[in-house]
Amino acid sequence: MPVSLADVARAAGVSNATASRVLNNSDYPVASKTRLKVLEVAEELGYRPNLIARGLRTEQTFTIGLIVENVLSPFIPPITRGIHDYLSQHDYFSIIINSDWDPEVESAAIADLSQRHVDGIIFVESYTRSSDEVAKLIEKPHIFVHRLFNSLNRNSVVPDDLYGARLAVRHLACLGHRRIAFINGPEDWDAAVNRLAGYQEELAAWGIPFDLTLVGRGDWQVQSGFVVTQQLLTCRPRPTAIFAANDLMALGVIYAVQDAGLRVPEDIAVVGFDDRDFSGFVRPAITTVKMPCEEMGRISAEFLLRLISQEVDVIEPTLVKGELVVRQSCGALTGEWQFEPEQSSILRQQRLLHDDCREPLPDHEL
Amino acid sequence: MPVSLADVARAAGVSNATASRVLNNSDYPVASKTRLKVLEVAEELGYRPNLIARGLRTEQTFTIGLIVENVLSPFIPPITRGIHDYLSQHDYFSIIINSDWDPEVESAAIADLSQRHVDGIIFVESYTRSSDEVAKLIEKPHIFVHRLFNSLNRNSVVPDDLYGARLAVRHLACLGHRRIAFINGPEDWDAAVNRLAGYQEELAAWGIPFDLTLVGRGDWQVQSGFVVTQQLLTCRPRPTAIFAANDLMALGVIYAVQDAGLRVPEDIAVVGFDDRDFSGFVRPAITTVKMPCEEMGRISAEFLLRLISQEVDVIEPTLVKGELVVRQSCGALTGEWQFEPEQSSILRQQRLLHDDCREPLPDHEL
DNA sequence: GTGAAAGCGCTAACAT
DNA sequence: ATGTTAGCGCTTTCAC
Repeated sequence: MPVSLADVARAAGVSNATASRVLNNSDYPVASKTRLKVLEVAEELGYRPNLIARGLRTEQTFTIGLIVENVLSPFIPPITRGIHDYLSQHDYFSIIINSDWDPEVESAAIADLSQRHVDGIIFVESYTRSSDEVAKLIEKPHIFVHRLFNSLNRNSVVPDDLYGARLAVRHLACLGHRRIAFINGPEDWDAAVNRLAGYQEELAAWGIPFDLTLVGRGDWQVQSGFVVTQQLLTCRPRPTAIFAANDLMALGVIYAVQDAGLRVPEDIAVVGFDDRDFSGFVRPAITTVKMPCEEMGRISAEFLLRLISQEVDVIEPTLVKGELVVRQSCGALTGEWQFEPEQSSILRQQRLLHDDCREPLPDHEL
Repeated sequence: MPVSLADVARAAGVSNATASRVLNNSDYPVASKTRLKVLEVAEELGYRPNLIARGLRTEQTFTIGLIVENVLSPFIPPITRGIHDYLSQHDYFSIIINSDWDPEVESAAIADLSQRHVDGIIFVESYTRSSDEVAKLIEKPHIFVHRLFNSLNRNSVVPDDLYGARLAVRHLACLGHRRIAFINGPEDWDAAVNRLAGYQEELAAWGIPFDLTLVGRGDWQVQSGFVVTQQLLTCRPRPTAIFAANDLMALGVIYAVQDAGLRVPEDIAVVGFDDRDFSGFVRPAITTVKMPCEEMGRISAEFLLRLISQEVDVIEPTLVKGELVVRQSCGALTGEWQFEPEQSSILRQQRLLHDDCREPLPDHEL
């Protein structure tokens, strides 16, 4: 049987109000003697406020809703992890619901969360409709994180794909490559649009002419990277490097190159995007641009709490930068390869073959 | 501004009590005419009960807590997905907390969840201490799912590792292998103990003598599979098949075999365990025993709700069977390989080289 | 078959 | 500086 505020008040010989004031650190004046007494009694009795009751009274539940596309999707766990880390520091908890791309489910989720009086909602990768449409369904504070289409709306946090693509291309250019092919994702994805832009911008910065025959399009899956690469390898002069817009396709690239009797990275350098878990232990391990999932999560949680506290009432679209993770497939490393333990960020001991270049990508800050 | 029960009652010209009875489908007698009226008005006003208020009154929040080791761990998302799927069908929601192997955090999480008056708790892969110790901290219904050590306690749901290992060995035996090596995980893990037992039992069922020199021990990581395999390859006669206790080590096995100038599966057949996402698109794709995560999740959620409704007051330890996923590394398939799209369970078109054997493993049902 | 009223545990406005 | 009291929205006895 849990001990209530009334129990504490009685045991301390004060009124509920006083006990409440003390235990909430209210700035309301309370004699330090009574304050101490209450604190002592509360401690002794092991008092823990009933958050349900408090929530009913204050209309604040310290709970937020997370509507995610599907927890099984690769970026969802790290994003939610970032969110949780921030929330737990602020005594907030979250309820997760999978929407499975279904607008009906999403609407129902919003209604359910409202019924539970969450203080706000974060939409993770959900994009069954425009954010304006979604916004109409909610009166509560909300944030969109890693929205996959039409992402540059207010209250949204997304990866800086343009910057990431520049990082990848820059790395290859630093290594001396001048014929750098690009395998992009489907054109309706924001990620594909922005990564292409980054590819082009960085090429331009190095004075490398843009060559359409070096650009292919896949569907994010391994097989598409494989197929497109077979095509690319027929180009003359042959590309010396291939940048794939995600790691899955980069793996397909590697397979196609190997099947053609060529080696990665010696004959063709490969760089991917995302930094998926497998990228560290396939052969060769994939050099890639890390998707800053945890950071996006943290940032969006931070923004949401700001919205909730009404410190601000709208968040400008926010781009989060990922960083380059250098492994084997680009050819920048020498030395014996250590398998990466899962989920560790231990840096490898290999030496970079080139001093990390400080060429292009300079003007571009965000 | 949300519409309350009182609003509905007033608009329908009845008392709060009557409205409540109707809207809760209480078996309390209400004239069907008034019932209809209330329902109609509620619909029209878009009434949605305030779950916080209801929770305060009924002491039931329809929320359960999920204390997970870390959402970034590979099995956690599918387990939570299974839990969510079951819960959402029963109008339950869940709050997730990462314990990060820290008993202090776990204790705090239990306290926090209690403060929020969750109806029950599921511990996912958390094993910072004995379940008896944990049980002492909670007065609420709780279930342990995929507990990694000392798992066979009451109220726990775990994979049937012994069965899974038998499946793997059986498959190799069916393919004609008689020198089957085994790379196990660290001996303090339940999974390692049970998989070894399964390996031995199935070997015995086929009349294959147990040979200690064919058993190695890794630490679940790729590199350990690699190193142990180098050792194993020096055995004479050489093993013709290697069963690794997880897919990560199986990958290390494949690399070591390839580095020795041998081929998988032609020279050495390999079977892993877990069915991790990468297993379908590394080369060769890994034949493995699927860890039944989603099913374990569903089952544990089902059990928890049963505990909550007091339909039962204790759950016997429950083993969940995984199934064999046949891919390339075992040599049972012929034909062109299709890369597996992520997260699809589409079956491949290859033909099995052998009719699926119905030899040993017959008596063993659970 | 229906309504009045109490009360879950808490906070906050209003006394004193 | 402290206490009294009302009430958040709901369910549930109890009375009619």
